Amino acid sequence: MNQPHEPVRAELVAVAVGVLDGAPRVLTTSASQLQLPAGPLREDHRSMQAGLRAWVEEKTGLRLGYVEQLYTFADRDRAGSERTISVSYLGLTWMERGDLDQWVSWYDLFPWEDQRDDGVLRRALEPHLRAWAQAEDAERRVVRCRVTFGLDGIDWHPELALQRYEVLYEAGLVPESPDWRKALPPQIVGPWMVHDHRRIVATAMGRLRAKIQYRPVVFELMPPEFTLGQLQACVEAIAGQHVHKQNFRRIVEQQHLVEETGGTTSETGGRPARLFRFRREILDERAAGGTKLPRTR
Amino acid sequence: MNQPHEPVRAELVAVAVGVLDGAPRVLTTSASQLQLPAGPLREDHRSMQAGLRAWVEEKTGLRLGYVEQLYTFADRDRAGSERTISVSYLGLTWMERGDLDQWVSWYDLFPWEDQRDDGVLRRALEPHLRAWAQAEDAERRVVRCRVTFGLDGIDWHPELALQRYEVLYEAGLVPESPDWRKALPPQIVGPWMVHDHRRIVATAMGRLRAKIQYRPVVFELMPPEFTLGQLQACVEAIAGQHVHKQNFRRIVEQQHLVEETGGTTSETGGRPARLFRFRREILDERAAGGTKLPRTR
DNA sequence: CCCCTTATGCTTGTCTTGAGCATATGATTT
DNA sequence: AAATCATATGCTCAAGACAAGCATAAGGGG
Repeated sequence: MNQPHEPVRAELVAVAVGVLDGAPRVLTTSASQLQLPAGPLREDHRSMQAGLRAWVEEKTGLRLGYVEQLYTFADRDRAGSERTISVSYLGLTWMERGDLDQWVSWYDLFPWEDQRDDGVLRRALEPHLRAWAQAEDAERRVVRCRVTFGLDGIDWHPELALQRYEVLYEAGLVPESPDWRKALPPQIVGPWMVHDHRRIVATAMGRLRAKIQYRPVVFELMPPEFTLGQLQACVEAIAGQHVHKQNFRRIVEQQHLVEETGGTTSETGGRPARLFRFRREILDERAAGGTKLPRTR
Repeated sequence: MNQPHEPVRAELVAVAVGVLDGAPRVLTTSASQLQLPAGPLREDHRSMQAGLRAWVEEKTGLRLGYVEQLYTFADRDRAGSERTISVSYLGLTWMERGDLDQWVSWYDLFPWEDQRDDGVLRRALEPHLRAWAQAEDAERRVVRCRVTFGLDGIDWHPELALQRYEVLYEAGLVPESPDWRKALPPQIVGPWMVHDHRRIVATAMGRLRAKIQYRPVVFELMPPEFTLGQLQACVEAIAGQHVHKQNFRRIVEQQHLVEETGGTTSETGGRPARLFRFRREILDERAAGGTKLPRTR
C-alpha cells in the first residue's frame, strides 16, 4: 500500500499586507523582479507558520503579527526536477511611514480592483473582456465576465479578486498568461511577478476582502489607537469600495468592537475625532462578526 | 539565498462526505483502525486534486465530484524521519443506499456536534468542560467554553466544530490528546482515529457548515431530483440543527436555486411533495449565495 | 467671521428574517 | 366511510437589519 514517497520540495510563501495612504500594500523582497518573501521549509522550523515568520523576518526584517494559511499549490517546475509544494500564507501588519519601496500597492498590481475610481482602468479593460467573451464559447464567457467583473449593472463583488484574475489570465490579457501576445500594458493589467506570485496575491486579496466581512481582522492593520474615520478608510482600501459613513459607524459601535480611549485627534482635519482602540477581548467573547460593508452606490 | 531544499514527503488526505439517513458520513478505508483515504503525491499525478481523486478511487472505489482544498498540515512524525506535509481536501458526493460500513457518521465521531438532540450527549460533556475551565486560567477558559460550546445561553455556532474539538483536545477529554488519562468513553467523545485524522474531519465539518451558508454546495450531496423536505433534511444533517421549514423554502425558492421538474413523490409520507432539481447554471449566473439557516429555537 | 472639512447624531423608508397560522393532500387507522 | 396522522405548501405579521439622507458640531485656514 505505501510505496516510498517521492520526495518533494516544500516552499513557504508570504503575502504580508499593510495599509498606508489609502492603499493596501504587499511586501516584496527587493530585487529587480517583483516577488514575495519565500523560502523552503527547514528542519529547524517548529511549524510551517514559524518557518514562514522566520523567512519573512530574515528577508525583510518584518515581524508578522496575524498569520493565516491561504492555499497550497503544487507546481511541476521544469521537467525532470522535483515537484515543489508552495504553502502560502496571509499575514497582516500595521504599517507606519517609511520603507515604501518594498511595499507594492495592490492596486498597482491589480489596477482594476480599485472601484473607488473605476473610471479609466475598468473602461480600458472592459472592451478587451468583451472581445474575448465574443471570440469563442460566447454564452458562458459573457456570463462569467458579467458576474466576476460586475458588468451590465450586476453588482461588483470585491471578494471575487481571484476569479477576475483568472479570467484575465485565460483571456491572455496579463503578461504571465501562457498566450501573452495579447497582454495589455502594465498600467492596465499590472506588472509581472515571479512564478505564480501574482495569483497568490490575488488569492490573498479575495480572502481578506471576504474575511473582513465576517471576522474582525481589520484591526490587525490598524495602530493601537485610531479614529473611526481612519478605520473606515482602511476598510475602504481593502474592499476597494466606498462605504456609507454613518452606517459604518453604527455597525462598528453597536457590535462593541471598539472602545473610546478618551482622547481625540485633529490630525484628520476638520472637526477633531475621538480615538478608539480595538476591544481584543471580543475575539474570545463571541464568534465576533466582522465589518460588513454598508454599500454606497 | 537558496540553500538546497530538504526533501519532504507529501501526502494527500481526503474527507469525503455524503449524507444518508439524516447523518453526514465520512468515507474511511476499511481497516481495524479508522482512517481517511490518503496516499502520497506521485510523479504521475497531474495535480494534487487529480492525485487525490486517484487515491480515493483506488482505495475505496468512489469517484468524487466536488472537491476543494481544506488545509495543509506539517507533521514531524518520528524523530529523524523526513517531515510529512499533509494536504487535506474536502470532497462531496451523493450517497445511495448500501456500503454503509465504510461510511462513518460524523456524529459517531463527534457526538456533541448534533444539536438536534443535544440532550444526553452534551449534558455528559458539559460538567467535564466546566471542571477543566475551573482548574486553571479559569477566566479565559470559561469564556472559551461558553463561546465555542454555546453554554449559558450563548448561541451555538455549528461552524465552530474545529474550535470545539481543540478545546476537548486541550482538556485531555479525547483519546488522542497528549494527556489522555482523563479521556471520556467513545459514546461521549467519539472514537480514536489514525494520526490527526479526526482533527482533519473536524476541519472539514467546520468548513462545510460555514460554506453551506454562503455557497450552494448542499446540492453536491443531493440526488438529481429531490423534494424540498429532503433538501432541508440534508441541510439539517450537515448543520446539526433544525431549521424553520417555511422560511427555508422561501429562501431556496426566492434565490432561484432550484426549479420544479413537474413530478411529485409520495415516498416521503404525508402529502406528496413536488420534485425539484438544482439549477446548476446559477453557479455562473451569480456569485450565488448559499442556504442560510433560518433558526428555530 | 465666514467657509471648508471632517465628525457625529438621528430619522425614515425598505428589505430581510424569525415565527406562526391555516389549509392541502395523500396514507393509515378506526 | 370517517377520523386521524403526517408531511407539504401558502400566506401574514412583527421585529430587526440596513441603505440613504438630513442636520448639527467643532476644529482649521483664509
